[in-house]
Amino acid sequence: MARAATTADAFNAVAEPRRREILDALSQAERPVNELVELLGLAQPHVSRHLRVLREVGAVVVRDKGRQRVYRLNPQALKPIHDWVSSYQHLWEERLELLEDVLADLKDEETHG
Amino acid sequence: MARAATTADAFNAVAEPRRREILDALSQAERPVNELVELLGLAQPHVSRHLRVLREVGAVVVRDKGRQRVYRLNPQALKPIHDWVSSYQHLWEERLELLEDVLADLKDEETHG
DNA sequence: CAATTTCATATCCATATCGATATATGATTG
DNA sequence: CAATCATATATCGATATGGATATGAAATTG
Repeated sequence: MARAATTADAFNAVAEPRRREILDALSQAERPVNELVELLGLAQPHVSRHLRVLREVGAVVVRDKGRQRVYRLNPQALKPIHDWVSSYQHLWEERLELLEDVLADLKDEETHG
Repeated sequence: MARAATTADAFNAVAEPRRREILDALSQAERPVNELVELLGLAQPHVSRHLRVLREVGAVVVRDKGRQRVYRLNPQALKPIHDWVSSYQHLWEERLELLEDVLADLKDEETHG
């Protein structure tokens, strides 16, 4: 069996840096395809394909506007990623707190010792 | 050009569900390979390969313990993912707040109208 | 040291890209 | 309706899988 499709879920869709760039661009404003093409410096077919992947996982939605197709971010689609990775947050923060404690102790010793 | 390697970064490494399962298992305790094999129900070579990918992006670290190799989570490696996706959090929360406002208004009308 | 346990690596196969290029579709304009 | 603009889709080539199986390698045991 090969790797899972990029359209399998948001995790796979977002593994591609270009698609993260697209989402970043759309987080500021909705944009037609040609604007994304210019922003990313990619060929138009590539951008369209990336947009298709993002559409299939629900990360973006399209709207027709004359002959343009305007893409808008659907941030909810990223929530599963946030939920998953957030469950690890306390683990790295714990370690940072430990480090801070050690540093505080060292400073304390320096002052009083 | 083909797809980026799974060892390219944490985003790619974590796109695979099995590897997220491994990280989830290691978030509770460090474990030797055979324990992960049993937990995941995968063949041992597959688990070893997934562990290698996770090692290459720094998501896990290994320690020798007799003939076992004990794997431990390195949660810091997931921080870039958290940082990226967190920048979108306010966007979906805004929309939820909007929805809540609308619902509150409807309820208000129902009560006083 | 031979046997066993535990794990890593090497191959093979089928598949899903990602980028490039060519082409088709759809809307707008003259 | 023909020409043009804005996108989407089709195809090709190179590559990176992920699972299956076979084999290596290292540590422990008897």
